[in-house]
Amino acid sequence: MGEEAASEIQVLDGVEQAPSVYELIREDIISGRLNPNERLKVAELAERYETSTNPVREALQQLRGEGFVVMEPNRGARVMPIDESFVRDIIEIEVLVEPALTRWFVSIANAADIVELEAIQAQIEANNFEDRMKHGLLDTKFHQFIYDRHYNRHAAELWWKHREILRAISRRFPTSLSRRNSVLKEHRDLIEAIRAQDADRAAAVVAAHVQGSGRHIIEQMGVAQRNSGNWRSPRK
Amino acid sequence: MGEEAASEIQVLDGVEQAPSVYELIREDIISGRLNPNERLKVAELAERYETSTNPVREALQQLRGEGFVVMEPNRGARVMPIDESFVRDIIEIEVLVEPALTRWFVSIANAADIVELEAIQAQIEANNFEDRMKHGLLDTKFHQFIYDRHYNRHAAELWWKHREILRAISRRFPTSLSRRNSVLKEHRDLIEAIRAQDADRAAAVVAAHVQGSGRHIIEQMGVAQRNSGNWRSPRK
DNA sequence: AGTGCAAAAAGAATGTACGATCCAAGTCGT
DNA sequence: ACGACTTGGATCGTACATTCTTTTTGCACT
Repeated sequence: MGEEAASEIQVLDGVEQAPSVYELIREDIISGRLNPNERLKVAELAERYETSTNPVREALQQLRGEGFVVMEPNRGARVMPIDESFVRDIIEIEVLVEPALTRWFVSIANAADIVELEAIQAQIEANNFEDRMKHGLLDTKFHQFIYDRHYNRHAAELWWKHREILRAISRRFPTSLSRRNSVLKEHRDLIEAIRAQDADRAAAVVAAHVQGSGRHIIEQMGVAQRNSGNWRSPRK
Repeated sequence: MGEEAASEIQVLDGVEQAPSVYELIREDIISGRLNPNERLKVAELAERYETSTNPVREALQQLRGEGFVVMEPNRGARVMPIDESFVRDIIEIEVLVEPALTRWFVSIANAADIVELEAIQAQIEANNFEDRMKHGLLDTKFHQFIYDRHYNRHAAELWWKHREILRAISRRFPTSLSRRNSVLKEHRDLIEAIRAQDADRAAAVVAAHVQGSGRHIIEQMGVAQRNSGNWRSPRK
């Protein structure tokens, strides 16, 4: 399960050069082909991506700087292990940042922007979570549309980085029915608040949206843990 | 100007191993020995730190991941250039994050903590900005004391990273008299709010503190620019 | 002689290769 | 059990090939 999707980047316009090792490893982490806490041996990766050890080492260092990889001296690298508190930490930051970004959007959004948002939301509703990959793309597009033009590039990039980490995690779990409904409702509420130029309400909706998303992920993580680990028979 | 001060780290307790190239470069960036936007040539750095190119390349990649260095493909690396909007971006994020961290501190602080904070503040006031380096250390200690025990490590580290970047910048500029007074007053206000268990007021004070610090840095950057660049005689 | 442009050369980054060390873990013998 | 030995792998140094960018050079044309 999971050797497709290398194409996403590959096929763009033909003049594209081969993705760097950095991008490849990053994609493999985010898409789950490399699992959390998995050991990352330089030699293995070099072979896997058909390159030498040097680029791999450099890619790993960069990923360490970005927080996707942890390294212990002389013990090598592994994929950032993610636990519930890690998710909670990120979410807490996003609960602060995203409403602030949203407020700015409310203040600059024009009619065309709202039409665009509604179009994306229509696609999301049409898809109705059937194609998970597609839902992910559309949902990202929805929020990115709101944050992308913000003057604070630093904040927008922080959001993007966190989003990718969360995407890497939630990809592993299903989305509960109730969560699906909440997502749709919150998106609609958000569009409404924006249309009404109500920055406070938009910020509140986004805060709830993020909070809900975090809660959902953490719940799913708990479920998965109980289903896999030492659960069924504690005395085995 | 600038071949002293490599000792800061070197001399610690004798059992310390040599700092990594990564740490050395990072320190040189933060302390201003490497200037913003300065070109970072791998060969030069390798010689400077008496090592080979490989570790330098890796260090640069990691610093890129952390945002201290920017790299363009085939064009090499340079120290992250910092302009006013960059400072503003960081400050805007901190205005969101630091009050949140402070609230938590208010909820867990005990009498001993307040005594400790007051002790640090007393040292700050005793020093009264005379030894700039010392003030920097004490001020960092003051805020770190508040944030360090927060359960959200991710947020605390984000604060720390931003703090170091701001430190790298503000090190270049003097602190105006009015700013000095504000700093002292705000610190005292903060301690008071914490003692009174008034999270809202503590958060407000911190927000103002951060905002003021950012405004001050940006003003100083503007002053420095006008004093250096094409200012005195536009027709020279 | 001065100008513009393109080929050539120089400067660096990037990638490959390989050997030398060093460290942590596991293995084996006592 | 416990300590010496073995081993996998990370880390570092070095050298060299390749590729890209920038600068210089050389030459035709005005």
